[in-house]
Amino acid sequence: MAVTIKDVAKKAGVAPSTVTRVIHDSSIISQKTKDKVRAVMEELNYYPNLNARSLASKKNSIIGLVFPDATDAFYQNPFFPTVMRGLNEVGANSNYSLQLTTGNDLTSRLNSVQRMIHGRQVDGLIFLYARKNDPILEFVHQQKFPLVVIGKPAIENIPFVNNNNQQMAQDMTQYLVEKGYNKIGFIGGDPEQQFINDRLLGYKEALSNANIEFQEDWVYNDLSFLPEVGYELAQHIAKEQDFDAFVVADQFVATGFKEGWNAVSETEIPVITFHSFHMHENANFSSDPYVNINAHELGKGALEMLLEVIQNQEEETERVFQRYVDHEIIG
Amino acid sequence: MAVTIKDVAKKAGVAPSTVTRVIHDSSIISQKTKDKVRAVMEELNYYPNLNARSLASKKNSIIGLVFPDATDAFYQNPFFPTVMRGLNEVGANSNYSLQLTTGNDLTSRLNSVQRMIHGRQVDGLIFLYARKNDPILEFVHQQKFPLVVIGKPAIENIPFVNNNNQQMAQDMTQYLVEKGYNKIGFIGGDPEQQFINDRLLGYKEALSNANIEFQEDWVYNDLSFLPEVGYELAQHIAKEQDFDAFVVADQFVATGFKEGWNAVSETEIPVITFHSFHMHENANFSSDPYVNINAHELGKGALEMLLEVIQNQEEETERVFQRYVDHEIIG
DNA sequence: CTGAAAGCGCTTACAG
DNA sequence: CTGAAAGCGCTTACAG
Repeated sequence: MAVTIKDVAKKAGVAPSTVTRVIHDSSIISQKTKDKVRAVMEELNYYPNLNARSLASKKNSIIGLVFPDATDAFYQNPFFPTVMRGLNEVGANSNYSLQLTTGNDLTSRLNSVQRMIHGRQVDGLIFLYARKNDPILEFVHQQKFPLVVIGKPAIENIPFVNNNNQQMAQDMTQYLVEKGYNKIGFIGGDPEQQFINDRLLGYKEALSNANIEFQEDWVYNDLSFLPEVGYELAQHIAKEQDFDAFVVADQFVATGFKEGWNAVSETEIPVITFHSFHMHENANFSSDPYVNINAHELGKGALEMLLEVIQNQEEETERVFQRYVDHEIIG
Repeated sequence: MAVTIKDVAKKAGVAPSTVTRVIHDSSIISQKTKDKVRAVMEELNYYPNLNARSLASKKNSIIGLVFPDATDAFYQNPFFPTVMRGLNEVGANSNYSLQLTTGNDLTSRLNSVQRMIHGRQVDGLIFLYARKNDPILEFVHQQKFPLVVIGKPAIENIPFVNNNNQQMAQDMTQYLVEKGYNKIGFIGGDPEQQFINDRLLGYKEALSNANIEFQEDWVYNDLSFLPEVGYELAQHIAKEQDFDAFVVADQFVATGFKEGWNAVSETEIPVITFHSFHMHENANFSSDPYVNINAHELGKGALEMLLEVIQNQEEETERVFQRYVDHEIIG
């Protein structure tokens, strides 16, 4: 059998409650006792049983991660590993573990989240996506369970960490305008995703500011986030339209778009896009400008915020949690 | 307070132990009692406290996932989201949760794994990578803790699910040989990763079978798995060498390689590579042949195997667990 | 500064 | 087929 707190207590000649206090480095325990107990813990190779701890203390030090539908092409985006690295970093430093919600469809994902909450498995949840109608988000919110959304939640007063997608797209579009381009197209994505709509808004705003008359057919939306989608679209557009440049809302689509364009056209097409990671650190590799969406910071910030939300909940103070991470155009 | 098993028992007029048995659908309980208890559970909105369950039963229904170092470029590979989907699918169907090991460097990753094992947080571990010297793998193995490696473990007698990388590379190289190419280069990666070495072996084997004399300087190894690395390398090679074709061991490197080559050379270079997902479902998009490494099946198979390993451990029978997933060249 | 006791919410033999 | 009792390994008031 594994070594328990009782074994340590007996060998150290103290009470189990004293051992607990030493483990948590309680300030009321004498240094002498601490040293003695710690020596015994080391000697017996003691590790606390986390299930017992959670049961007794009603805290888990585990955070649940809610992913989008696995069928969603968005899931394939390199955005995710980078976000995870950010979450990971904070988790390791604060001794929180990360647990995944499982399930490929809405029903099983909701089940998984309910299990986590009702089963007292996690202390809080982070949503790695934001979409318009999300029964899972609604459920968690209605339970008043601590959560943070990465992205822009469709419900008011929910803590979130996000890019300022509208401002980003506006800056990017303006960047193209300043380069002298006039007829600038917008390649979107899944309009259920909030960030797509925000980027579209920013794009329109920039055109308006530049006194360029926006036209509905400059926007290509309702697309999957896949390179081949961009590829086909580009071939289509290149032959029939006379755009000067494009704002492309997704990195993968942009990759395909460039390739598709080059396959049928002699002239290069200027494109600006959003990157979730530095695929192109080598300046020679791709000269297109982009904005880094700073997925690492989103992950890091989300978990940091959630830990505050959890603490805040205990203190029952009223605070609003929301944060936009900085961005910058890499030209 | 949350509803407990006692509340349900009282309201249903049975003992708590009976409620437990109903929850686990024990065959010795009468249908009548089951119906009654279930109705009460529904009425009171009862959910079992998973911490209490784990403490009492010594089972968690949680599997730990061990990731490579976050600094590793490999981590950025779309391989991971796809593996996760596979794991996820099995997890959802079998009511197992997935927990991540946190930490960016070796020390904190090892800490995280020790915490999971000693803290009784997980029933088993899946390693999402395989490298030559891995203190974490050594630790877990030495603890005789249930585990499965995705890839080829450097230690004998460890359960694993893997691609047959050597055979794959051999088939791929042979494919190029049959197309009439003779001077075939090999673009590798991190030689600490087992799969790189296996792919190199298969490549050499195919050349040998085709009576093509292999030369050391046909191999470019010790590279990061990044597009820009492929890009630079291609520019370098295209100007100085006269290869007919290449086997490229990584999808990202291959992407950069093609682009880099096209940037300085008039002639296309035939390349065959490994894909972790269908980035190019559209046949027009990229015509290069590839082998799908079937990351989804690797994830699925790994968790299925681990569940068997855990069960097998309880039964204390001796079994060897290892499996290669199928592969196929998409021409 | 430390200890004895009760309790967290389940499960598991044991008994009938 | 069902129940009473003990126990899983911690933590938390309470008392001193």
